[in-house]
Amino acid sequence: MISDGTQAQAVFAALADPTRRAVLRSVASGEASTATELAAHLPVSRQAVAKHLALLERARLVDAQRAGREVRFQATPGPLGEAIEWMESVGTQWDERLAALARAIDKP
Amino acid sequence: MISDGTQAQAVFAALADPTRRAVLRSVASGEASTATELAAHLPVSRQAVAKHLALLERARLVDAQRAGREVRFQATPGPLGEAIEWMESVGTQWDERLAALARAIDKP
DNA sequence: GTAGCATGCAACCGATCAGTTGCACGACGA
DNA sequence: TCGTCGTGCAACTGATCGGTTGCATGCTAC
Repeated sequence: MISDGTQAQAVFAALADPTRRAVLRSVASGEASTATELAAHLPVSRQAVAKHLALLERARLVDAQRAGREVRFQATPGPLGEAIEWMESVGTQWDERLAALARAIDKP
Repeated sequence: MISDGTQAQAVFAALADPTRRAVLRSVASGEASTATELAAHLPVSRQAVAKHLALLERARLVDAQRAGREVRFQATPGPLGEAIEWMESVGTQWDERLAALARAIDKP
């Protein structure tokens, strides 16, 4: 295991799974926000969705809020920035398009 | 398994492993370009590096060129763009900073 | 209060993955 | 030509992961 001490690690790992990306997309678009709702839209069980949500939460890509007996999730954008910055730091060496991206991020 | 039919899948999976990111970073920076050289910089065996390179090559993040008895690798930037586009397509829903990113990508 | 619904916890299975060791093949140089 | 160095292939191990089922807990509404 080689660590470069970044949050990007967790983000890339979280985004590597298709089901998890589908979950994140649904949460981000607001079309579903509880584990049960999400499971209804996907061909996997509620527990599978719950595991994905737990992982996404550890990666700080979603945020959980208890509301009575249900738990609603919402997406949080922060960590994506760090992941993109990592790509940029690698990509700048060969791709000018990525360098332009870095500029767009650093001065919003 | 839920597929949204993108190359981003392979890119995120490739970037999820720390050792693989270290390999990609070394290749991109030009500090090493063969499996043996890379293994000398990392605390893993040559075969482990070779496997990572094979996976990175399948994700089209690196390109292999045979030169005599050795194989030199170089990074190719293309697939990172698609991965960033995916992040943007999700992120735009909650983060204006990501939307600015999308604009920067769409009209270079 | 009681039935129903959403969640949480735990155990389990099959597959994939990161990493290793060992050996065979092919190109280069003395 | 022969040793050496870089690579490729194969088998194996241990760990992690995605997914499932079963059951317990807790809020809510009637």
